[in-house]
Amino acid sequence: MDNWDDLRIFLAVARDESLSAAGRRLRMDAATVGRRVARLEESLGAPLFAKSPQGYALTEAGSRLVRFAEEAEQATSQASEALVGRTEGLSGQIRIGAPDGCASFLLPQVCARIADRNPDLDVQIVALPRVVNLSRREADMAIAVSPPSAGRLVVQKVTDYRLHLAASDAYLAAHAPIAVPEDLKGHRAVGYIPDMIFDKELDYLGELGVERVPLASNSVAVQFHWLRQGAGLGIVHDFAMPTAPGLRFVLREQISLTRSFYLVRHADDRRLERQTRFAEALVAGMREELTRLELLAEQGGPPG
Amino acid sequence: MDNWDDLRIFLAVARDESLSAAGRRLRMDAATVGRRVARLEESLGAPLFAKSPQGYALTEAGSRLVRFAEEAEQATSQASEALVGRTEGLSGQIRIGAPDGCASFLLPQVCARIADRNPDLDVQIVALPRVVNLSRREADMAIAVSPPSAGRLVVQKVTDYRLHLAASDAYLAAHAPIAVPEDLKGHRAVGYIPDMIFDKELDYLGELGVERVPLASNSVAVQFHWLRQGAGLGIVHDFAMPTAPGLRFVLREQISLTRSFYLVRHADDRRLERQTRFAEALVAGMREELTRLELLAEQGGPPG
DNA sequence: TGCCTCCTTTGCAAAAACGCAAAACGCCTT
DNA sequence: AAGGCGTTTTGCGTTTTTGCAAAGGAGGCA
Repeated sequence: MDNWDDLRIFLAVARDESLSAAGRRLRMDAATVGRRVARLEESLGAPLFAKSPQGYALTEAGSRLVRFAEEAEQATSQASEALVGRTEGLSGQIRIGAPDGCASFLLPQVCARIADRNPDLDVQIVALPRVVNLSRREADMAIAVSPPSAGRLVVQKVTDYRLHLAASDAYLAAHAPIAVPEDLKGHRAVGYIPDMIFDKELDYLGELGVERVPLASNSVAVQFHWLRQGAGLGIVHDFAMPTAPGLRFVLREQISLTRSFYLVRHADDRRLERQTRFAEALVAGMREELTRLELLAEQGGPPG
Repeated sequence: MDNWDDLRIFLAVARDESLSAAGRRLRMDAATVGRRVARLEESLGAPLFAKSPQGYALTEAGSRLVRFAEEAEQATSQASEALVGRTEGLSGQIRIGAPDGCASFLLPQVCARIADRNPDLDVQIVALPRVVNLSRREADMAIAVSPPSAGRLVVQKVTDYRLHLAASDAYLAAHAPIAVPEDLKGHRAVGYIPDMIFDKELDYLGELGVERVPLASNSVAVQFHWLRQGAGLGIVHDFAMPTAPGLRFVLREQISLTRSFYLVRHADDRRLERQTRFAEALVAGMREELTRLELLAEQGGPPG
């Protein structure tokens, strides 16, 4: 086996019985999936699937392989968990600063799980509508949407996340259907207060060319509740969608934004074993939770 | 875990405690190995090794990971074996045609193992100094060094193999040391009979610019025994080297050839389940054996 | 029959990964 | 104390891989 990763692709195709379905799940092009399967077959010297325009069906050789691919899958997923669980025995207090979207929809679950495993640990989340000042020790570490350039700081990228336009079912039912970006004209926008945007990465509506924001707040949570109540249209973090069953994506295919979270710490704090271990668990936990939520969001709403 | 294959690289580095050593074992550049490890660390969000100019040492997080990487390794290696072992219950007779180098040094072990697992199966190896004529049913399937272009045949690449100059210890001791290609002048060449070369891929010496071949045979085995007895210098399949402890590579770094084996069958025979299963086992077995022998050959001889 | 949809496959251009070579670094020996 | 040897790291050109778009088929339905 020259490339273990081909086994991962194989398993997805075996389960979906189709290149295109497996591609969607793996977030890869179907052509790539097909080529990876072909490479594995060549490497193994045996046909794994019976190919047809209706899909991929396992051959006898292929079905023999599934069991071992599943064992490998279990090993790799346990590998990730082995690092997530690295916090046992932490104690004391740790304070995290974060923008309020992250603080509201992501950190609570993640920190709760870490706290569950560490009864003597106190976790504090500081949600702030501005960049946290680590030098003044407003927090032990911070989540940011742009990597800071100045200061003796160490930055680690946590993960990408996606944002889309959304509105409530009720709002959408009360207005003409929105099929193309031009249909947005005349709708009421919900967003940030333009002159209180503390990081250019947050200027979502500006990037989309929206000029007026009739309903504005410096808090993502407030915007979110406006949308939920059917007050208008606005940008929502994908990972927040599962919280609000009544929300639907709008023009999801045409309008899509991607941003990133970064974990920022003092350079000096790198030696603090306790903080390092907490940071690792936080990063792993945030990635896991975000993947879970975005998948939920994607499946939850009908294609908008 | 975005890419299972990074776990394979991780395991090699963990075992060798060095990028360069792992790179040699994996047949990859050390820089690539380092980058793959870095990617895995980023993906997991935790440092796996303590890096120093003396090598890579596992961190606590890294050593936690080893166990799961080993489980994945076991799963993948069993996956390969699951296909190799696919022949149980074969019976009857199967005849394979092959060029005599392959027939002598590779097929015997491979076919013996298959026969071991199939008491009712008779395997016949036809070693021929020419292309096997499958249309006339001289054999059920054949190994070739070039893919045939004509005929209703189905071709499958089996594997690459390497060839190098070699001579016996005794011969080398009796002559001036050979350090550069020019030193070859005046040495006695052992090779094919020029006008009996049945496939241009076999014209090794022609490719190297050798004009006279004082000791020539149409049989690789005969050439091999000449070399073994110290009769001169000639091209030897790497996979034949472990058979002759007295042989040494000459100018291995400077002069190196690569060829490929192909498995050829009748298009009509693809439906014969028995032959297909045998072919799969043959391909897998040849690859496994060749890898084993070339690794032995590489480690056996001192660098030439 | 003819159209429509969903799938795979192929060609091509962009992006990522790779190997090579040089640089940088620490240890060991002379 | 200085130079040699092994290592990792970095920059660069090349190869490989990937995604996209179009083409090619096979079934379903009017």
